[in-house]
Amino acid sequence: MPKRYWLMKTEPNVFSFDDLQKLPNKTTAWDGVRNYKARSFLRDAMQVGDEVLFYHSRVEPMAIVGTARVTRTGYPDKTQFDKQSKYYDADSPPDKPRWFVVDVQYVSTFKRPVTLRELKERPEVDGMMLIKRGARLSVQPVSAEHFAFITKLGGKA
DNA sequence: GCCAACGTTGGC
DNA sequence: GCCAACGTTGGC
Repeated sequence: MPKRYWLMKTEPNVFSFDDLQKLPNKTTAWDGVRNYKARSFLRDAMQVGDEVLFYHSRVEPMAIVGTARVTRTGYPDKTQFDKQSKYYDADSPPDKPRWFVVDVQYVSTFKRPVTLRELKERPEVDGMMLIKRGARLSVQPVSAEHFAFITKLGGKA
């Protein structure tokens, strides 16, 4: 299977790219996704080695700040069964979980963040899901071309 | 299965 | 903080 590329959104107030780097192995389970389209990507499509653009939303400036990679394919999101968690889902059957995670590991920080504002002015990324109005998916596919262009803009080492 | 009401996301 | 977009829910 050819490598795929993704973009994952996070609010840095909740979980930031810095937070990811501070974790053991710089790796986390990408939990809390509660959207069926995103769930299907996590469960069915993402493969070990796939590369991820890491995007900070709802912050000034909104920007892609670096890259990560998938290190474990989809498995059930344990927060859906944790009554203390804000992601608890009483309707998710334990024998047939509704929500999934993948593990994501830090790869590299861009020399400069690539802002949403800037991307909107770049014809090279026309059609990219992130820059469409109402592009709310927190896990979205990215074309190899867009991935290459954005990492180049960011000055990835 | 339709669709209005409602809730959430996330850019502005 | 506002509100457009859009996903989900639930009455019929």
